[in-house]
Amino acid sequence: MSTTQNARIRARGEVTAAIKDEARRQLAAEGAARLSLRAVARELGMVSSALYRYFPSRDALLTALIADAHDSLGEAAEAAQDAVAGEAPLRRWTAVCEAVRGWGLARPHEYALVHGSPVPGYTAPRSTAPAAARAPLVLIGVVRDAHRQGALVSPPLPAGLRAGGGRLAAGLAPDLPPETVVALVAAWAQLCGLVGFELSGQFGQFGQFQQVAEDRAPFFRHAVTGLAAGVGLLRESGRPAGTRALGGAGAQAGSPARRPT
Amino acid sequence: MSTTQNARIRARGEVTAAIKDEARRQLAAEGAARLSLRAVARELGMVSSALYRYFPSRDALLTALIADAHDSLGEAAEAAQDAVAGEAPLRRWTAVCEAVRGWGLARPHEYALVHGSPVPGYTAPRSTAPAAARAPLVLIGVVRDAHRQGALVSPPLPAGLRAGGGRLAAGLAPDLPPETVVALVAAWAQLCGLVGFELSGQFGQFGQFQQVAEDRAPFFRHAVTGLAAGVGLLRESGRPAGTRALGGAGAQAGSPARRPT
DNA sequence: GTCTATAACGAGATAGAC
DNA sequence: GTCTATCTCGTTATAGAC
Repeated sequence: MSTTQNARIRARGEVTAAIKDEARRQLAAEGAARLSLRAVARELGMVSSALYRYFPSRDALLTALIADAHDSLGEAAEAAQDAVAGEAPLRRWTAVCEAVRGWGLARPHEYALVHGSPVPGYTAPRSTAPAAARAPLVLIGVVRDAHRQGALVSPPLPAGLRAGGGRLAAGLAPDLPPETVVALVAAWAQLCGLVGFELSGQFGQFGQFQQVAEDRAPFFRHAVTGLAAGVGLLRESGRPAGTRALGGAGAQAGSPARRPT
Repeated sequence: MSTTQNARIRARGEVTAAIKDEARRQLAAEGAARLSLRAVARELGMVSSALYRYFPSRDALLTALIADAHDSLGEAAEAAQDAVAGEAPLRRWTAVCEAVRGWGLARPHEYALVHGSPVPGYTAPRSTAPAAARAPLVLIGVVRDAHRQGALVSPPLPAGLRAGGGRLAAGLAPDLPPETVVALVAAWAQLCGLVGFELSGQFGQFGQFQQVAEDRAPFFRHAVTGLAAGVGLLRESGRPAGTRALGGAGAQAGSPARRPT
């Protein structure tokens, strides 16, 4: 009895996985806008109506793919952070950022699915939010540790942002200063911008820089070090993250950050 | 003779413009991947084959739309910079960034066309590069002025990036230090990340912050002030841009920036 | 109950003959 | 330019196999 139950469940899981795999293949070939239930079924040797036992609609399949992608990205970020768990926050920060980049480079179409332009006629349901927050939460965790160690500079928020920033922090990381949480959200968006730029080949529009893959990795590392400076992450030495690196450097917080020297 | 010539030319221009307008409308409704010459023709009361006298292919139409979008974005950036031409570099920086954001919010589908995920099966020809560089060049100009005024901190490049950074700077802005040019390219990508995040509603996945439009404008301003700090733009006072703002703050360049205090 | 297959719908794209 | 015959699509109803 329960054995046939289990067999059924396992079979169902396998078919579901096969459907998603094939859908991902089509995603790469045609793009999310052209994902077609019929084509997936055809390629799998099934008939289109049979798919409806597994996904109630095309949009539901898309939603499942998006959730999977978010989870996979989150896992990659978590694994990267775990691999360097003992090291200094700044080192962990860059490791996680590079994991995000690496994940995107390895699966550009899934990255486009979650961080690219929205699919016309489709809006992701609220339920994908937790999975979507997984990767950024890893970065928040890194910064939280830095905050506990006192290795965090927290420049104040401008007046117009105090209320909103407070609300944001209350919902996302109540134990961190609102200004840090705001900076983190900005840094996450900026990180996605860096990765997205590389994936869509936009660096190609700026001189010879582009093609040379050897330049892009150090460029990215340099840039995310700047991002770390943007959230106030200090280097191990206690000096700001950007000190001998990119740009976030060059700014010393007015009063609260005056402590190194 | 020449009058009929002119009339012909004018008519051709008008039809071309009408085609592009209709195509833009479809872009908004269906997305770039589904742009269809036939549908454009139908909506215009023409027959599809007639369109081929104006655009040799769907891809050519797409290319024209992309070029137009880049030009329009570039114009918006230039206008914003001209409107505050006399003011301090940091003020101009934020004005241009906000113009980019405003343009994207006003025409999200065209923004997706130029900065969103690539359209499957289509690659933009090399010829769109100059138009694409137009908006970022405005930011480069702002930073160039700051550099001339000595209001620029230039943190050094890490070893692995010196060669590539030098090549990049040579092609893009030979009169600026390579480290600044590298930081500028990173800042442009990050700016696109911020705008893209807002356009695709991803802020919605971080607590209540999202919907409240009143929060997003100051958030953006705050974030781009941090970006300015990232490229080493100083405030008018001579202190770093991020001083009482975002996060780029909190970092004082090791040696070359030690001048304020 | 769980699944697959057949057939059909309305809408749209596409190809080719005229 | 027009018309038509032939695709594809998402989705549903229905019938039958396990």
